[in-house]
Amino acid sequence: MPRIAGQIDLAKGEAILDAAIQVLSERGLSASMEEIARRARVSKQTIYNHYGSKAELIAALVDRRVADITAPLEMPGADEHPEEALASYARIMLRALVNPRASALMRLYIQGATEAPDVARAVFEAGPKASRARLAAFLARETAAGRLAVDDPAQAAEFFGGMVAGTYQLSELLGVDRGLTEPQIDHIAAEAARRFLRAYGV
Amino acid sequence: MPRIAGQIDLAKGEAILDAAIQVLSERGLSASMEEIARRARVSKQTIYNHYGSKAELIAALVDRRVADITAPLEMPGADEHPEEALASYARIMLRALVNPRASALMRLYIQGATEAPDVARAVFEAGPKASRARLAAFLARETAAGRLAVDDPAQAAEFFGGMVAGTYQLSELLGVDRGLTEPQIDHIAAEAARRFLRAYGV
DNA sequence: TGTTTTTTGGACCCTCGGGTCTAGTTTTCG
DNA sequence: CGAAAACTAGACCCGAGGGTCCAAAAAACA
Repeated sequence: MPRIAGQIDLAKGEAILDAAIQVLSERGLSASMEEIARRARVSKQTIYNHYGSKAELIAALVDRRVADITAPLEMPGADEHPEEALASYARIMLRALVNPRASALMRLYIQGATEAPDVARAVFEAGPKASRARLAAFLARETAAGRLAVDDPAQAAEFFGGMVAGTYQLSELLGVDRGLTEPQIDHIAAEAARRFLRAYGV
Repeated sequence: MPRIAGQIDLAKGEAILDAAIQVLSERGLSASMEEIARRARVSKQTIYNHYGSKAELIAALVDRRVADITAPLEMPGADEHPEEALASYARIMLRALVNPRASALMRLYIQGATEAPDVARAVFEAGPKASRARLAAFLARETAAGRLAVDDPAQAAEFFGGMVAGTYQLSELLGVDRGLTEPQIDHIAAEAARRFLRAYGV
């Protein structure tokens, strides 16, 4: 965030963040401030006017993008049939996770895990952990309503999350895949939901 | 690998690789050659006698460690009951993947995915991909024998792999967890195998 | 033992990149 | 319009690190 409330151009601050996210995604943590400045069509000094250092710039960037991760985690509506709710949850997850942009960011967090463990932890808790917790709560609710038979909701949630995202996400992180098409997403989501229901149905 | 067959000390080459793997795991791709030399109790020049550059050193290191990834992927024996075979497969996978050393290496590959895509691809194909392929073949065999009802073995294998490794691996990559204890591994493996059998049983 | 090769440690070169400084221009606002 | 604050372009400082060089010590080998 801009350090002073004076006449600083807020829009430039945003442009810098946008450029930073681009360049860092492409080049990793070792991206240079010069290239970020060039991409943002801004002088290097201006970056230092807005964010005091490279570390602060990255922190600001993470703060802003954590919201993007957290957003698509909304729980499936409790009124649907559990199978459809699970499939819809899976679709949301796949769309959010298995694409080049999300993977580039995730790679960034992983890269920083050693130097800035608190950042990585925050991302983990705002992302996967929160997501699984909501899913677990949903599973517990459905079990109480007699529509599912889940004895350990937390573990079941991890299983389902892993089924859906596991391999695809790893291959994306290694840069092997080119993302999934919408029909592929539909198919995986539907199939995962169907199998999960067989495994945990009443 | 050592470049000349002369009087070069082969053991030193190994010591260098060992040190390199340690330091790179801790510090990431940006680890300095000086620290590797220090850790290997060797002069920097000696490293350059054995491996021409930092890139070559890392390539040699990856070559040697790919074997370690591939090793523990042996398929469960076909004579066991499928549930026990799956549980054993899951245990092997968890032990191999969810520990600080393996995660540090995987982080390295992910970090290099942008600069050296071929390396990342090789790791992926020698590791997860080969593992899933063997599991899929096993599932197909068991289905042919009438002990399972798997219509799409490749997808089922990804589901099982994801269930077992998915979340735990991601949290390790982000440096959040401290690995799993042996009883935890047993429990997860057994439960995953049990649920998978309910989902895909005859 | 003498020759050849390797190893060592440390100085050294050079590039890259974070961060600062400056001088001049543009913007904002009273 | 005039003053204060921001912005720009680019030079600049400095530390880090890849890679090379060198003279002396240590092995290896015949």
